Amino acid sequence: MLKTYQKDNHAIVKLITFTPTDLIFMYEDLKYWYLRDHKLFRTLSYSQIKQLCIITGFKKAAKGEIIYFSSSDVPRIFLLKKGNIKIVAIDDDGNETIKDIIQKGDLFGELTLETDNKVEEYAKVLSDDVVICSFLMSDFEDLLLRNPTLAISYTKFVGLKMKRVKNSYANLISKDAKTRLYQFLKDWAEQEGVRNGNTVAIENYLTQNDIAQIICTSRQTATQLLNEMETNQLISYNRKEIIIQDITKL
Amino acid sequence: MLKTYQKDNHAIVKLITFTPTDLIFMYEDLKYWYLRDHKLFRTLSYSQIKQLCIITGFKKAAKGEIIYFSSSDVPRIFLLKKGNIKIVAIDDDGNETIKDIIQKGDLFGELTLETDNKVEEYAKVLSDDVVICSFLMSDFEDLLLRNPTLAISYTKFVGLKMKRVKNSYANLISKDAKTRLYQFLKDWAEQEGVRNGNTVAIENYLTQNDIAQIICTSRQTATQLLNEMETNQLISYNRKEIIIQDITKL
DNA sequence: AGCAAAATGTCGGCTAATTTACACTTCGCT
DNA sequence: AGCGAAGTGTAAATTAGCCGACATTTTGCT
Repeated sequence: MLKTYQKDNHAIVKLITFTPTDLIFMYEDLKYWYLRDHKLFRTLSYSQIKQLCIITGFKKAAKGEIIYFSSSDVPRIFLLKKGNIKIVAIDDDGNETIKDIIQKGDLFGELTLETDNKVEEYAKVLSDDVVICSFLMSDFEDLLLRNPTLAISYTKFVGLKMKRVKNSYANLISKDAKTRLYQFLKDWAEQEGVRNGNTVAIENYLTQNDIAQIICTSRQTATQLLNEMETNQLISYNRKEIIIQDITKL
Repeated sequence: MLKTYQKDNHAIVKLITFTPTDLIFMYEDLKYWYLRDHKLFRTLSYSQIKQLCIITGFKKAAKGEIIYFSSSDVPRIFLLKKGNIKIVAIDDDGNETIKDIIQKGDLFGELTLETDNKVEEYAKVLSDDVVICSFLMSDFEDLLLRNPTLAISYTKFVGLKMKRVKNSYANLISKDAKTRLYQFLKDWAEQEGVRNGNTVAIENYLTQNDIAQIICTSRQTATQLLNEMETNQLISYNRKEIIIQDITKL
């Protein structure tokens, strides 16, 4: 059911992006399924989701596009339904730092339900095309008030997110660049890789510079390490795909 | 009102610790005020807190004591009412790493409401004496279900915690050891310092090794930097107290 | 097809900070 | 009061990995 919808939608995206015509595709049912599919909203009944749908909007974007979200108007919570984006913050000195990589099914934006607009962040689309749902934070908060079970799920979700953040940072700090790269590849493979025995293939939508930023090292070091891994037959790397020969060897 | 309770309690702690006699002090009213004082529980009515009190227990401990909490039995959430503790994790290689410094009023333990007992963590008491409240995670979850407002507050609380974690880690990664130390001292001063004009006095319950671990550097480097600051008249340091001469100069 | 821009590859010099090693000081305890 | 342990001070050797400075390759675009 969902699959059909996504396929239809996908086909259309190629033709039309970001015109008022977009609105045509925002019929209730489609929105219903987009939310229904997310594990956070599985506890809600059809009517409850319908209710949430009223406050839902969604957006499509193509590779390389930049989406400002922390800025300006009313605070929102976003749900990435398809594709990959990176959250980038502008440093005081003007240089980019990757704050987060958001994958299909992830929520992002002001997850804390707390408005604070001092951070200058934006999202950049990494994959070929993305679909993003959004709803007003205040409306979402209302929904949580009326659905305590959802509130608990959401709390657990935020908690889980925190645990991940802590873990990855702990890695960054105590391990050296090589270990960090290995760990990153393992995580990435686990989350998105297609496994075949002990061989894992990952669709590579990141540049070496992106990878370097994620594991907090210089581009040059990342390049060196990746090449070293390739000569050691641990991975085979190109711009489209990374194949980990034996995930257990990492 | 609260103050009186705390004073009474404090006086007794010195005499008796960790005997069954402890139970004598766990009368409802005391527990009520301990919880009432926490901002998270301010939204609850007296009767609601009374209800939570049934599931509350509390514990006292003295400096240097080690409290295991992630281990063994039923998952709990803890609230530090008085004093300071550090959360320490044992690395694979057997060496300690400080995960967190918990201060008066902070919650700790499995904040994610999710049980995962694989992590080997314990708490070590830093200040002269501490008072810790705890309740069963499952009971707390029930309470959240019945009080959506509390659930939202709690989510915001966890979110705020995450934001702090992210910020401090961002510092650790992008700045050098000196900047990290300065930032740490600023934060510490803000949270616990006693300000007098631009001079701030902090009660120093940390060893230089602790500080080193927090700002993720070696003990030697931390020592050097602290001494350098002292010769530069930025701070005056001893084992009991740190005085920042001019907080605006850091 | 052809050009500019982005991404990747490679090389030393440089520096902050870890490591190792040891002396000294303070604390807690009997 | 006196001993061992914990905490602090200092200095030299070593190193991971950042940075600048290129060359080369690949991509996207018209």
